[in-house]
Amino acid sequence: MTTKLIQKNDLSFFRSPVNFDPELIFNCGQCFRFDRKTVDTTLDTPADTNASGNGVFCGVAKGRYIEVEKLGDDIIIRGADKDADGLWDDYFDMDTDYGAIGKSFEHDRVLCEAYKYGSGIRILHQDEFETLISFIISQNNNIPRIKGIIKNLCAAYGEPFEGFDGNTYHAFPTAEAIVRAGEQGMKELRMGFRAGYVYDAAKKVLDGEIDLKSVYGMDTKSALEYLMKIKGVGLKVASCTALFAFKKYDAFPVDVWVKRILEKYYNGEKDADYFGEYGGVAQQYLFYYERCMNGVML
DNA sequence: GGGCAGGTCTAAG
DNA sequence: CTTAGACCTGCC
Repeated sequence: MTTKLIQKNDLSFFRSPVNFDPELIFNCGQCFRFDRKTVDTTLDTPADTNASGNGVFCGVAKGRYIEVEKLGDDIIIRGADKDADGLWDDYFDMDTDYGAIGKSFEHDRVLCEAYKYGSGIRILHQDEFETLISFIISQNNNIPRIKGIIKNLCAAYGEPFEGFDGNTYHAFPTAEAIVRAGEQGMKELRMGFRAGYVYDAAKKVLDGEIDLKSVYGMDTKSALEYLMKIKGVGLKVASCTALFAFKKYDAFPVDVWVKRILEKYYNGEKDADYFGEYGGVAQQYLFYYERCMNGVML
């Protein structure tokens, strides 16, 4: 019942996957390193390439540069290695049945409505350290600036590599690279008061005081407490990290948007417990839905 | 120019 | 234990 990446004749793709919309996956606020591919209109490109440019999302994940495009019912992944060996099945969380999760929301009118809008969302299985640092940067910040800071952070301190298109891209910096750059180096990237937090996180990871891999073995409550030992990591950032990096689907990040939803539709009476085992997924649908309703799109 | 953006820390009751 | 204020920065 699960869809695996098919690789043949230099082409990698998912064959008619359900609940898979690149637009929603990359624009629902879970990751900051993917963008819609911009077609350079100043170049003399053949007319027939115009159509495809719009739905292509490109970015760096798993140490590679990939381009993701929905083509008919299929999803094409350009830049996947020949022997990816489950890498992208893992990244796109292909073993999880989002249709079944959506069904489990049927008892709740609001969730049901949100699911209708966001059913193409999947929770990406992102790198642990990258997710932690990215969401530290996200606090009291707006998405364009978050993306900008992360882009500059990678360009300055991430390992460069060549993408399949021949261009140079950068991996997310290691903890060591960030510690070497120092809090001052982070400040120069215009992180503001978050610079010290990012430094503290990198230092704790480098020193082994925080062992990110060990979080996989923890229940969600322990994971949150553990991550919150890092300065600048509160319940919201910890929940995002638990959900987007450690696949803790019951982690329920409450940001200003979700807070608004809880008050508006649930009279402020519901919490993470109510949303249950897949509350984190529910949160993503709600978050996306409410932003759509308010015309906030990227 | 004050307000705001996917929050968290700190200090004070 | 709960709750104001402050906080870097950039864009409106």
